[in-house]
Amino acid sequence: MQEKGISQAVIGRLPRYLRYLGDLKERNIERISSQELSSLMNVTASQIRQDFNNFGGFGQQGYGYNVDYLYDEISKILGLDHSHSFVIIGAGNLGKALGNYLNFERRGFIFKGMFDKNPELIGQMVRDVEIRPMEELEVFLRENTIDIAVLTIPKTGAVGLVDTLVDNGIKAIWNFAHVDLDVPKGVQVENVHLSDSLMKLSYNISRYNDSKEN
Amino acid sequence: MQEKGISQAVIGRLPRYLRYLGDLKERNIERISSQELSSLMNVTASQIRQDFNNFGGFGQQGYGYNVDYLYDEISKILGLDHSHSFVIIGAGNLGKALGNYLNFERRGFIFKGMFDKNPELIGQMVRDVEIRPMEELEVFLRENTIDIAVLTIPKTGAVGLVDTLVDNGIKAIWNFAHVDLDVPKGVQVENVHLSDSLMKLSYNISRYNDSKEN
DNA sequence: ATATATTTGATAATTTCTTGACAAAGTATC
DNA sequence: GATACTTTGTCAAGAAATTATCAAATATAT
Repeated sequence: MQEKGISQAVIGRLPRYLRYLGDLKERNIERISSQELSSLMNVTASQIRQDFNNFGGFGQQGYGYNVDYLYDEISKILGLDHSHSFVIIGAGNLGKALGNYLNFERRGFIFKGMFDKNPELIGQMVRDVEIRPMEELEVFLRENTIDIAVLTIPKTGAVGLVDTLVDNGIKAIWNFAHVDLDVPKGVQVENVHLSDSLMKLSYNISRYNDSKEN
Repeated sequence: MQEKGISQAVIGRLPRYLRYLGDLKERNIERISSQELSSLMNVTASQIRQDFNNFGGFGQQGYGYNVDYLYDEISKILGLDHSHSFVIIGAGNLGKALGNYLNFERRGFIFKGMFDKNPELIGQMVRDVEIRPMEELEVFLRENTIDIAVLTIPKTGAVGLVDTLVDNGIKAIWNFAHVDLDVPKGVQVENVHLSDSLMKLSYNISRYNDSKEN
């Protein structure tokens, strides 16, 4: 499986493919053509074939794609065939929401720890994980192998935390703080900037209303 | 201000510009050149100028851009110069997190109502909004002018709710349910698929580790 | 007031991404 | 087993997005 220089645009589409393939699996559908998937997903069949072919041929001429096989292959590409441990830093509603979301576990994302600086929250349980004080974070990271840190704290705290995380073995940050994090090469950051998303929605509302008036 | 056929790629960058301009405002910086902003934000100066010029010229040769003016103009483009009311449907941790996030209010997004089907949650307050039973949603939407529905419920519920929302005046859906919603033309949907985002992170972790081994 | 430096806005060049087209390979049918 | 049909993988064309370039406009320095 050759995988060099795959664009993030392609990667960004893979989870959606996986979701539709999962639905097909549940409906016990065994095979699917790019054409069928195309009309299901509202993307061109050509793009589907092109996307899959970035990773080698998963289909068969005259037949299409085997749903189970394709599902597994895309899972592997996305690294979902082995598990990732994570801690959540910031035990507000957002942190708790993510900690409670069981689907992550099903995908191999294992919830290992949760930290907050608010003394009132310490000791509370989120699923089977106890909220610990921030002071214990560093030791915890050293004594456990944690892949991903989920940052659900305000931006002021987030920036100062990066070094601690990276120095103690964190390989990836899922960043919900509204700030761009500066990390060393090799550390992955995925931003979820909710207010950016809301602003895009706002733009599209306004644009549509304007275009109606003209 | 001419605004036709602006790509979503450009729109997607505007909130980030706005964030950096806000920081500059706070630091009382009055003017900035595309070159300076470029090195601050790690994008090319050319892209910055190109992006801004989609909406007309905001800068001045030999001077650069006036920070306050540019900030205001981008705010207007994003529709942040007038307010949007929203309701949250689904009062789990995620819904509560969004309801409690005060920054939305500052941008003119006004939290008007919250709904859940779980009887135990009814009557609880999230900020100054009371959680109501789902049965009251339709009447509420008819009696109040609500622009945006925020869907923080599981996908099974989300799909069936779209018609109710649209029929009662909702113009936009901020969708956190892990499903693609089918809406009539003119209704805007902005998806936040958190697990997709996490999978992208997973891909990038795996890819980096693989490239180290080769 | 003049000369020099800066910086935009616009256009052109380049690169990336998406879509179209079709031969080759397989499946299904008779 | 031969024929017609389906569908991929690949390559080429087209479209879109990004980056480079530069004249024109303005600011700053002398």
